[in-house]
Amino acid sequence: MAELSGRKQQILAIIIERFIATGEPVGSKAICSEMGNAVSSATIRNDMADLVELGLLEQPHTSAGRVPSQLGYRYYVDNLMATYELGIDEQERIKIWLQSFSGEPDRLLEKAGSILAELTDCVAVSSSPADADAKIKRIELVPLSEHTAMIVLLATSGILKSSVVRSETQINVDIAEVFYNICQNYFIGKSVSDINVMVIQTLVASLGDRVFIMSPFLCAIADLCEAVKTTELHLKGQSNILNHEELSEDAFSLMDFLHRGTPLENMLGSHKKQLNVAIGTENLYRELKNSSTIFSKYSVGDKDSGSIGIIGPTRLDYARLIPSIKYLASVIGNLLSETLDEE
Amino acid sequence: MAELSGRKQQILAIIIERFIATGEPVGSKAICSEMGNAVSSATIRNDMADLVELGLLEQPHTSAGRVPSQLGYRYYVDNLMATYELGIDEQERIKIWLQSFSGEPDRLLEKAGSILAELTDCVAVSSSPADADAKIKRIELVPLSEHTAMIVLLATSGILKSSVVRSETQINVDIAEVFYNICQNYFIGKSVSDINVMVIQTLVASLGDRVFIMSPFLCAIADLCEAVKTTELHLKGQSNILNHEELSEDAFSLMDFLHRGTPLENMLGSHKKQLNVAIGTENLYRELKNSSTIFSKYSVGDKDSGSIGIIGPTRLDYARLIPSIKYLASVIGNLLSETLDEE
DNA sequence: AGTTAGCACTCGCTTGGTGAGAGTGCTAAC
DNA sequence: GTTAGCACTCTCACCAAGCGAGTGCTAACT
Repeated sequence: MAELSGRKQQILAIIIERFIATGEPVGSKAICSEMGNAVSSATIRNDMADLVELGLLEQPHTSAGRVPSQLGYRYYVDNLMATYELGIDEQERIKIWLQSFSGEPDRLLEKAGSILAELTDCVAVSSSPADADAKIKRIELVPLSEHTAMIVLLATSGILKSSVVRSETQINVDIAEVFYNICQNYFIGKSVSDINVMVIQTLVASLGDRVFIMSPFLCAIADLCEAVKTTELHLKGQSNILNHEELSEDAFSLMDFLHRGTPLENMLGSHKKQLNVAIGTENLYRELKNSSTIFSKYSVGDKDSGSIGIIGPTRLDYARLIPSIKYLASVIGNLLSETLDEE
Repeated sequence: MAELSGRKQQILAIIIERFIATGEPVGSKAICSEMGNAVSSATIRNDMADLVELGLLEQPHTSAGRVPSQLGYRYYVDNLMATYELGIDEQERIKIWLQSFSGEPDRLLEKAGSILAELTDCVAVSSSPADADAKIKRIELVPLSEHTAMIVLLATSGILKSSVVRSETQINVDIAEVFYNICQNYFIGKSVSDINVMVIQTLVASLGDRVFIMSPFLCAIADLCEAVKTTELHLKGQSNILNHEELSEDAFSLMDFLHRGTPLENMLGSHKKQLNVAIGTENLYRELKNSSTIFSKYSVGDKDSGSIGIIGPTRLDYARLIPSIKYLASVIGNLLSETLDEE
């Protein structure tokens, strides 16, 4: 496929870039003038016919200009696209924007999604680190009132989960001590996958009456472990779907797809590469057959954990968006690693 | 307006209920048969003409059936609607659904929004309690690693906010003690409105070098106070907008409106009554001129604090939805009051 | 006075036909 | 391999005719 003549490559690039910019089919005359009339429109028409033959272009109907096909976009992304680098000031702006947000990991991802949605005019998806091998790094009991407390769990995946628990008995120092002892002996350092409601129940039984009052707290820990290993998806900018003409037709099915959650999760899970660009039917799900997706993984402590990216029309400004998403993912990885980088 | 004859009321109710169910204009013949042919269609046509005269009905065009006008819906909601009560089992289902969700207040509201969106096929909006008069009830420092800690702040509005803070110095018992002393002396019991970055800065200055290392923690407290008094809006089921024919026309402006946030916030703030039903142009914002909104406030500790409700087309099943929303609000109020009900 | 049957009428929706415009494909010449 | 010229194709916007549903009105009835 790479044996395209230089002029054909040039024509293809012009068509794709113009089409990305305007959304209108591109005619031979327009290309001709864009090339400074180096060749005539008829010549370009001949080349265009060849490109259609090769499957890189399509014509909506006989007498319309040409439009990039899925394959055309793929060729562009792989061979033609100028790899544009993010400006330093834009980098700084994103970084500061995210850093200023001192919050929990999930909130950070949510925020990053908002920024991305804003930046790209697409639906942004961010997934929290879901690592079934994550170990419990720390558990804390935070008293809130006589009968309620918050339990905070930090996992080696960098994720932090908390839950408010109500106890029938008053929560005092003794109870806290018993709680910490149990945590130290049975939870800290264990894999979150090993902790579930069953384990908790046998544990409670073995500890006997004395710690029966611990039961709600321990159940909460099981819930938190469950939450740690569950990918949480953050969707932002769903309304951007309506900004794109070409998606409005299946806006409904697309919205529905996004809200179903599981398929989206599967899709993210299926990505092998650091950066994943899927155009049209290259996507795992047919609901996305008219969409493109760009996702990048981020790493927490040297380990790939979650992803962030966008879903938009196939008519995307790949050259601009790919570097932005890459960069955003790297910043997220750095920030999420902060609670883990010592000890 | 209440001096409508019984038959006219009946006709109005039939038209509205049929229209809510089918979305089609209702003709005189259909009404006639619905009334068991008690009177002829011509009679009904006469009555319908009067109802149009009164502004309670509209005809899309001369030869179509009738459709309820905004005023018609209002009359229906105020006078005609059978006040339907929620079934016990449905009540239980909602309650258990929400209770099972042991989390933080904001998560609870998010969850409640999801349930409501599901239940009503509309966009659900829930606002967290925003109470500028809220006092700081409790502040806790939760160590996470050598250099990071989480700060948890509980306010009398029932809201719980937390933030992860990174410190240059190692976080040890001494620092924690200094932190708690400062909190006890300067923060606990104070109104969140009184704490801002300015106050923190003068406080840090007055404390001198010794506690300079406290600065990031205290700044975090200011941020948390800010967060406590800021209404947080949770939107759920945005895609449901596309489920309703009559909204798809201004789906775009509606989506945009929802995502702008501030106007929505203003709108919720403007509600005086416990339950607020606004139909079409009764809404504060013209973006909602073709929509209806149903919102109910919930109370945390005897104090109205936030709201939950829906935004949908004017063609809503008011009789079914109003009791559901009322009930949901009451459950939320009860659950959120749990961390406050003692001491 | 309120109710009814009958009928002409109005209006929106669909279908089919027409004309303009844009861009192509092809052919023949360079 | 490139170019000019021209007939051709297809979409889109516009208009007219036919239909069907439901009305408004009139005149008669209780």
